[in-house]
Amino acid sequence: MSSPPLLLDVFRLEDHVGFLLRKAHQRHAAIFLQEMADQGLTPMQFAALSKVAELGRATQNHLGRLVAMDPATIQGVVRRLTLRGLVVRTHDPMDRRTAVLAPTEAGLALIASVARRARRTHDSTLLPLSDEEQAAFLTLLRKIG
Amino acid sequence: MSSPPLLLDVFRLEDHVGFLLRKAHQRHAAIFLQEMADQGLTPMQFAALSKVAELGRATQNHLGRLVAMDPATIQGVVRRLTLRGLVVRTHDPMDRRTAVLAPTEAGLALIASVARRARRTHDSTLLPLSDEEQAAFLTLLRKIG
DNA sequence: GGCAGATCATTCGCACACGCATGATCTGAC
DNA sequence: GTCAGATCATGCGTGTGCGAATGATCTGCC
Repeated sequence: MSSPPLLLDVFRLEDHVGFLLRKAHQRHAAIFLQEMADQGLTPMQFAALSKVAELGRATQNHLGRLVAMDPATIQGVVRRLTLRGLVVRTHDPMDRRTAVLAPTEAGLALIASVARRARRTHDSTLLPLSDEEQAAFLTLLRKIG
Repeated sequence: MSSPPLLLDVFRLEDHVGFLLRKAHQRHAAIFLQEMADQGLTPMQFAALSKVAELGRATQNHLGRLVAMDPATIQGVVRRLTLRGLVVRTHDPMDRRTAVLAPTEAGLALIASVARRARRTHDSTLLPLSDEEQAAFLTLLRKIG
């Protein structure tokens, strides 16, 4: 604890947005994974699956854009979802490049069954904030994303 | 765009904190990596290195706790820093379990040389917000991390 | 109708990220 | 002194994350 030379110089790691964002994201992920432990569903898989469920059918890269995932990333996520029988991959005869995705019955059932827990994860993450703070935080967060 | 059945039921993916946190974190990482492209320094490596530089010397797991990294995660980050000659690993004769870390001259020089760019990354990330919003956001983010 | 340029998906390589198990070492209570 | 329990670091397995390269296909313009 040497005396700080000039306050201008000191920009501590703990004050960087990046560091704080990483910690907040980390905490949310931990809460999510614990809540979904019995289903083994990750945040990414939940995002992809619930978006497919919402759309009914979608191209793989298009889905990736909607859930903010790289083509290289969505590929692995979708592969794991198909292996678990939550999503099916077909092909558009009109465009033979694409992989057309659709939720299975099991996929739809899973999303429905975890909806409440996803909500609880959201609430738990924001628990340290008052209702007004939560609303303000979400508004600001939306502007930054 | 079918008419929403009951507002109570609809909790869109785009409204989940987790999704918004991931996108914000993603955006920050992209800005950081671009800013540090010539040095090839990642946010994790920057965090670990600047903390070692601040402390002078530290145990590996202790460092990990300070920068919010798993023992398994900090291990890889430190390995890459030592391979680049930015950090040295020694052993405490008093406790032969530990790996004692310290910054090298090159490590200290690197941290000093990128300080300004780290600051710029912080500012760029928060650019969509006004000054008042930035302060409010950081305060709320600290409570959630 | 053919070709340049865009788009789709995959693969590779590297870097996190963490749970879990392990082996080495330390610590405290007895 | 010794032994149970904690702590330190590592390794494995799985799952993101993304840049870059690749091959297949489509589209628009000529």
